[in-house]
Amino acid sequence: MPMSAGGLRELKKNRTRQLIADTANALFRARGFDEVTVDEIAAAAQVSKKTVFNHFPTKEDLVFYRAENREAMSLAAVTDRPAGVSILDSFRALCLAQTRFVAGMRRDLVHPRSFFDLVSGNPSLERKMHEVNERITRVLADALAAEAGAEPGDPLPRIVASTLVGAQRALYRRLRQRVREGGPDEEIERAHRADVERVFDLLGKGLGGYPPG
Amino acid sequence: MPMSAGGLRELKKNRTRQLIADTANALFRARGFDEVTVDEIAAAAQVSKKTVFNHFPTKEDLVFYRAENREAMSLAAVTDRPAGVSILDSFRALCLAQTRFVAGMRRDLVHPRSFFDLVSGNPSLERKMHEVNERITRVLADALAAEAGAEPGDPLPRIVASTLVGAQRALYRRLRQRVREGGPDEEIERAHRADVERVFDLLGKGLGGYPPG
DNA sequence: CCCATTCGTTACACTTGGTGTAACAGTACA
DNA sequence: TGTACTGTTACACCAAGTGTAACGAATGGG
Repeated sequence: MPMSAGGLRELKKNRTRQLIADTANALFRARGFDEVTVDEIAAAAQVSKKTVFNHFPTKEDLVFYRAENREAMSLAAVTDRPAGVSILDSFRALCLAQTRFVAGMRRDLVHPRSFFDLVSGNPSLERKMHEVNERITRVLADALAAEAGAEPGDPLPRIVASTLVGAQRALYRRLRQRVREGGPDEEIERAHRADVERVFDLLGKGLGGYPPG
Repeated sequence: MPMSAGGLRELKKNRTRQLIADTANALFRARGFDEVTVDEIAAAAQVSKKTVFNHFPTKEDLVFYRAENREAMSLAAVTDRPAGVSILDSFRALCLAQTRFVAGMRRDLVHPRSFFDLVSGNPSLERKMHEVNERITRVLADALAAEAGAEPGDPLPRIVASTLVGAQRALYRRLRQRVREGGPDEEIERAHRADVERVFDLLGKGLGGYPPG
């Protein structure tokens, strides 16, 4: 018999999972990823090392356990867009909406190590990040191929998806940089809007004229 | 005193390096990446495990030690192109020229495991592959930014670079697929040319109209 | 030709990420 | 209450990768 989703067992399991992830991230932020061993995490969470690996296949997964909704949002921008809105426009809107992460970015800045401090400069975490992006690209490419009715093996959907995800990433990074540099929210939002327009203007008109001049 | 580049010491070192790489790749192709331990490689090459790691920082590097010229070629397509040729056109030419790898692809097919069989399906090797691509993208983005005179932090060069590298990869993969499916060289070349034109036509005209219809 | 230096290599001990297994303990359910 | 389930545990184990001191061949100067 399948267990009820709200059962006590499930509850405890989720608590354990959350406890492990929180403990691990607190340690990572305090001292850095490589300077914390899984044995330590297990000890601090009062759990066996094996239990840690039961919940998270690799040590890197402990850092990325939150970022699972990015995929859903990007996919929704393709599949759930209103009639008459092109994919490019839908993605532009998605990128514009990134300003809603500004508050979180600011909060992250006060930590001794922000999420991105943790990731950037650490090879295994950067690789994991690429993995996540690659996965999103693939999901998106599949959705595009389905909508376009592309024949199997057609490289176009993949290329479009890779471009859109690349643009999204670059714009997000740029936004984070602006937040780091400081300034009022309105200023940052205005600059970000300009960035998005520039990028999607280029993508809309084609790359043939780049660089200009 | 710096040792002369053609010294006996240097020669022996290079021989050792080559021996290790060849031994490792022969074992990998025969039995698969995960099924061969570094200890085995060292034993087969009659060398200590430490020496293997002295030459190749990670086990994955043993597989990728050849692919270092891809970066140079992509970069040259941007920096060494004739006057009056756009970057997009230069990259189209680069992609068209990929047909020169067809012979190598055919040769690879007869092995029990081709290079790509080895990489695809193995998480750590796929990650390493992404790492290589990421590096190429970054180098390209820097060159583009320099040529465009972009201000630091401008996301455009990065996005263009990511798109170009993405297109190159997708077209290469498509070409490999065609080779796997068989057929005469002329047929494959013709189909590849059509692929390249379709992709660069889209990139030139802009993504706004994708998918068509 | 000999001597001192350099440096690639080695043996060895060690750390750490990750797995396999069998047993234990609390939950679900009849 | 009894039984099947399942998350957790202890423990033994494997493989990747590092640090170190020492060995020995290549090198270059006197």
